[in-house]
Amino acid sequence: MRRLSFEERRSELLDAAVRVIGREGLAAATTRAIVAEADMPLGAFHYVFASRDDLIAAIVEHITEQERLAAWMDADTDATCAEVLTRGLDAYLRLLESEPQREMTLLDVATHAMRHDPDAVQRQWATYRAAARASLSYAAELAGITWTRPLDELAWSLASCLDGLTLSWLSTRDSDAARRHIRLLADAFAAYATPVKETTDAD
Amino acid sequence: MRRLSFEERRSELLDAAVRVIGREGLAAATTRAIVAEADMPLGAFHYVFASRDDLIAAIVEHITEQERLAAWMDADTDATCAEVLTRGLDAYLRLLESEPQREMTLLDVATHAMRHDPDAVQRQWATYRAAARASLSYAAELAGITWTRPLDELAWSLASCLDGLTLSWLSTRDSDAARRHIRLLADAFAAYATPVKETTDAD
DNA sequence: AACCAACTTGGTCAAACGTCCAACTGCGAC
DNA sequence: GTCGCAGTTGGACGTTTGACCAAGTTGGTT
Repeated sequence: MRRLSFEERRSELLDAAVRVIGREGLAAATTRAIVAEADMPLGAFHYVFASRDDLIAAIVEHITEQERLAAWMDADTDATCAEVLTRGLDAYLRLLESEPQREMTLLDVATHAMRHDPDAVQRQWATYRAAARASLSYAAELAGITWTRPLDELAWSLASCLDGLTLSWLSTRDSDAARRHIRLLADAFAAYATPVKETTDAD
Repeated sequence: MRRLSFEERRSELLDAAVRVIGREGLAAATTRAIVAEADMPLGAFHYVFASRDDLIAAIVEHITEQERLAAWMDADTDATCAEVLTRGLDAYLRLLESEPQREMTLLDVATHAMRHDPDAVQRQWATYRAAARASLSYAAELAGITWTRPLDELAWSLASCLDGLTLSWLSTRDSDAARRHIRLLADAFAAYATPVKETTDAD
C-alpha cells in the first residue's frame, strides 16, 4: 500500500491516462485501464476525480500547461531568416517523428473537447499560438530582422501551419514531403521579414 | 416493415452513422444510436455489418469516395493568381463555416483510423491531396500561369495547409483571423507562379 | 399453390463500463 | 496512548455495450 498525497495521486493518474490515450486512444482510456496503467486499485480513481469526464477535462488543462514549442531554434550567427525558420520547423518535425503518440493524444483530446468543452480548446490553442509568437520573436532576433506584418497575425498563421504539418505527417508519415513543405513554409514567412537597422544607428 | 436491399440498408446505415458522429462524436455512435437514427431495429445492424469496427472502416472509405474540394474556384477573367487562390480558399472556409460537423466527423474518423487502419488514412489523404492538385491546376488555368515547382509538391503543401486551416478554425472559430491567414497562404503559393506564354507564340 | 431464399425482428447473452460505498489502515495531533 | 482524519481498498450495483439467434415475414420462381 503506497500512501500518496491527493496531488501526487492525481498527478500520477493524469500521467497514466496520457500514456494510455497515446498508446490506444481516448476510447480505450477507461477508468480500469487508467488505474491499471498507474498500478492502483479501481477505487483510487474516484477518490481523486469526481468522474471520467472530470479526468478528461483535467487532461486538457494538464497538456495546455506544458510547453510544446520550447527551444526550437538553435542560435547560429549569420543565418538568414528562412534558414532559422527551416531549422526551427525541422526541430519540431523531429520531435513529432520521435513521439507521434504525443500529438495523437493531443488530437484525441482536442476533438473530444471541441464538442464537450469548446472554451478549453480555445484556451489550449491560445497558449499554442503564444508559443508560436515567441518563436517568431526569437527567430527575428537570431536573424536580425523585424516582421513587416503584425506579429499576432503571423503567429496565428504559423500555429495553423503547424497544425497542418502535424496532421498531414501523422496521416502520410512522409517525412521527405514534410521537409519539402517546411522549406516552402519558411520561405513564405521569410517574405514578411526585413533587415533591422544596426543599433549603432540613430533612432 | 420496410423491405430494403442489402446495399440500400447498408447505405442508409452509413449515412445515419455519419449524422450521429457529426452531431455527438464517434464515441457516442453506438450500434443502438445508429439504428435509432436510421429508424431500424437493432437486429438490422449485424445483418449488414459484421461488427461496429466493420462499420467504422466502411465510413472511412465512404467519406473518401466523396469529393470534398469540388468546385472551389469561380471562373473570373483578369484575376491574378493570388486572387484566384484567395477566392478558392474563401469558398472552402465558407463550406467549413456552414457545416463544421462534417469536418469534425472527418477528424474523428481519421484519428480513430490512425491507430486501427493507418493504410485507410493514407488512402484518404491521397485523394485529398489529389483534389488539391486538381484545384491548383485549375487555378493556374484561370490565372494564366504555370507553377515553378513540381505540382505534386505544391499539392502536398496545399493539402497540409488546408488541414491546418480546418483544425485551427475549428479550435478558435475566429473567421477573421482565418481570412487573414488565407491571404497569407494565397500570397505564399502565388510566389511559385509565373505567367505562361500566349499560345500564339512559337513552340 | 407451394416453395425457397432473402429479409426482418424482438429478445437474450455475457462482458465491460462508470460509479459508489462500507470497512480498513496508517499517520499526526493532542 | 488514543483519537480522528486522510488515505486506501476490494467488492458490488445498475446500465450500456456489441454481438447473436431463432422465429417470423415477404416477394419472386417454379
